[in-house]
Amino acid sequence: MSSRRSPGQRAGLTRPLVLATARELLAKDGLPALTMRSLAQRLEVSPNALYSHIESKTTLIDDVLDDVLAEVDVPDVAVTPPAVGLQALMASTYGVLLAHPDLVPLYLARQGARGPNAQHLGDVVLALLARADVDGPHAREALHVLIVYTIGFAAFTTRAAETLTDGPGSQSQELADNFDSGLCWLLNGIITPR
Amino acid sequence: MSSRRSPGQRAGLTRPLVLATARELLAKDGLPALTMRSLAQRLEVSPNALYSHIESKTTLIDDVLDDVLAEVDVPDVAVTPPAVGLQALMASTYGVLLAHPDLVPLYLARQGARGPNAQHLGDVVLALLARADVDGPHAREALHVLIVYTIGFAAFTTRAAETLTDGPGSQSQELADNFDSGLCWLLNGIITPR
DNA sequence: ACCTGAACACCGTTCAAGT
DNA sequence: ACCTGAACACCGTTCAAGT
Repeated sequence: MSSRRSPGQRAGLTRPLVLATARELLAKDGLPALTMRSLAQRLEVSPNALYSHIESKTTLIDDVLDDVLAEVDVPDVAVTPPAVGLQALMASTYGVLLAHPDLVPLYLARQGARGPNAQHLGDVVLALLARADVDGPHAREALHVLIVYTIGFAAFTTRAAETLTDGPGSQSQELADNFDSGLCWLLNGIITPR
Repeated sequence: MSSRRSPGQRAGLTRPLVLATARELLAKDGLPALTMRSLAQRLEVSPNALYSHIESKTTLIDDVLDDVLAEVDVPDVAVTPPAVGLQALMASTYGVLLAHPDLVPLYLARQGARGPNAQHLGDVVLALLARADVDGPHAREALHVLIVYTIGFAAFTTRAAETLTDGPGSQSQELADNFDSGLCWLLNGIITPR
């Protein structure tokens, strides 16, 4: 309510801090609880102070989504066989999504992320596809199918985890196996259509 | 602004009319443009009048999403071979989704609809799966995979339609074919895992 | 039962200050 | 450059009327 600072004083706010706090709030209370005002309150700052560090609420969320993708393990394009690399990359992405269940609906709505990390992951997928002689529009199509499949499956899994509320173990492992098999079918269809 | 009616007079509002107008607004200007207030204005009514016909904005959207599913062609469970019926049902659903591109992101976010039409479609899928000796948790899992796949693919297709902006013909047909092949792979994996 | 008027408790964002 | 105060133009929803 009543601020301890007068107009001139700094609050020590920083862009990474804002993003991290937004992530924290998202993980703790979900999307509806993340408002500019709640975020500002958590940082003990007035709402409009955030606009010195981010452009808008939309770009804030976009940036959070892209940030998380930095956790994905990227295979070495040069030495990894395409099919193996694609399987590993998508499986790692799937794992990262499962580690952030609260964000999955957001990825779904935006059909992926848009920032530099997402861009890089997309480039790696395209490079692996190219090494399997898949390129052009066909490759971009395959990329989008893989993205939708992975996010869609993660949405399914996290939702199942909510409803079943079982101890993390057998059932989650089973679902991950299902992800792998479905992914394998898709990759077969993508890589060997000729 | 200034209403033509005094408190006691009726506006001829009706639940189906409210839902239809919401759909209209959604199709014309998208989700952000659909507010209780814009909807009320279009119906020439004050915002709170809507609450005599709907419970909340959330249930309004849920109902709109379920309504659209009435357009899906449902195969006769008794006489249609399971694999054929599932392929036909999901393909019809896919077609309906493509006919309402503005709603696809909403289905994505909610991972399907929740009302009576969605319930019925789900029951039909489960009945077809049962006739293929798939039941129990495995069947519910398969149902969710099919839902996510179909909505996910529709999201991909509508988005591709936006970016490419090609005349509706060759390319759209190609995408529909891709949907069918992917669906076929999935059904193979679901129906013959033993 | 169905509608209006007025209000409540919020939003995201902008603009003019202050240091 | 970074922050505050105040305000703007919105939201969804509720509550007390009126007929």
